[in-house]
Amino acid sequence: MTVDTKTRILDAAERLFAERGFGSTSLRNITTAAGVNLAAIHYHFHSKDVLLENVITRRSDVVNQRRLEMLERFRQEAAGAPVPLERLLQAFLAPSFDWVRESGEAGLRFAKLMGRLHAEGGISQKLMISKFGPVVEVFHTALQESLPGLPAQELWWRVHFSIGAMAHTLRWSQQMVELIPGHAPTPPDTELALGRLISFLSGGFRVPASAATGVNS
Amino acid sequence: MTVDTKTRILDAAERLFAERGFGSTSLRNITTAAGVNLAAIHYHFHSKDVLLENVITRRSDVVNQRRLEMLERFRQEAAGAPVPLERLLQAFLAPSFDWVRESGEAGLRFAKLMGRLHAEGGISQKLMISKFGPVVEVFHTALQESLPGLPAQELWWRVHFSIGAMAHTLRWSQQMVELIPGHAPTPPDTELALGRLISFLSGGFRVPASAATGVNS
DNA sequence: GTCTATAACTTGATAGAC
DNA sequence: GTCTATCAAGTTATAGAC
Repeated sequence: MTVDTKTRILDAAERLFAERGFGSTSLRNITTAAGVNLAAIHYHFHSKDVLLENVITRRSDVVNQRRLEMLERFRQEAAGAPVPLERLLQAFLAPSFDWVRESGEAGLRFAKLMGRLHAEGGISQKLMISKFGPVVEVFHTALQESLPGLPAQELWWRVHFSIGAMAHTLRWSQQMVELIPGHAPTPPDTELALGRLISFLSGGFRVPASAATGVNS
Repeated sequence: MTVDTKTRILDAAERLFAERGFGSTSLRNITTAAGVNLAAIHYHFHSKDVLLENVITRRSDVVNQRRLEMLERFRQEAAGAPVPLERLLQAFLAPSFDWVRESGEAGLRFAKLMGRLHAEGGISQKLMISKFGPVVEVFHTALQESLPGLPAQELWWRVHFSIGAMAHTLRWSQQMVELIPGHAPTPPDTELALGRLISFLSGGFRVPASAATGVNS
């Protein structure tokens, strides 16, 4: 039950960044919430930017590795043939949703943070691109094999539409009640959300390449 | 060419909120960029929160009204029959993309701001729900008529997936270069993005209602 | 309506004792 | 590793002259 100062800081920072955003959270907010001294944050992380990077990396490394492992498993199942679209979507999306489900409160917090950081700029933006960009490229390549008719450019657009839908869903997973009028207050059901997202996106990816696409694709 | 102080403040605030986010932008940043005095901002808007509300309302009122007008026009074209899905998506999405295209720099700035505020919390969150919620409800109802097989709950999920994709696209419309490896640096083409988003989403909405949906839909 | 001046407080960061 | 003390800079907000 006793956790060290460094972890306490990471936990508190993750929660506060998720709730108020990076720019609106002060180091003093974090130290107060974590019950540690202000100087400790500088001792362990040197600066606010480095702290954010540590907050992200602690989770993104796990999620990204699971993504690649899942992709690899589906590749072996496919035995040389292209991996089916739904499998690719599952390999990319499930690790984040799963982690959110398994981790309870902490998972929901990180989901919110990821969704938020996807939309922020400055240092958050650079970190998101560097932490998730390479894995997204791997999946783009795999998608090209599974959807051979689609120009690479158009596929990139669809990948980004999907990332937007995912980020938004993670961001609001706790608060669908506020968004859906008349929605009975149910606990967040990430498994339901994941299934629906996968089937929705699969429909989008399967739409034939647009005809009037000449110039820019 | 001469604009009054109030407009100068709104313009500068819109730009800075878009670039750095609400929490990371100080009133002094705004007054410096606008070339006005710090006190002017308090005189005209009373507080930072009210300023944000004015920044949003100035644009959202226009976009939302165009959405409803376009929907009404398509309703009349349909002559009592349900409005076709692509038309509904167009009526919802085109006004924002059009406004962005027509307004050049200012349009791109506001696009970025909207995309960003969709993901933020606190006061931004409340404002987004209050400014866009009612219009989204109107479109949800129209979508139900056009997609009669879909349970209302599942349709809500899909609406939110779409809003996520839209927000993310607007947010990054200026910077696809950074996101798409090997993408030749082209000027942002919002018309192309709109067309591709509509066809992608239409595929998603047309997927039959999920089978394993019993409990929660 | 716009300015200066300033109050009252918070910010990220560091130096140095223990 | 953790503390107190403190810094210089920046923060929202207001009072009052013009």
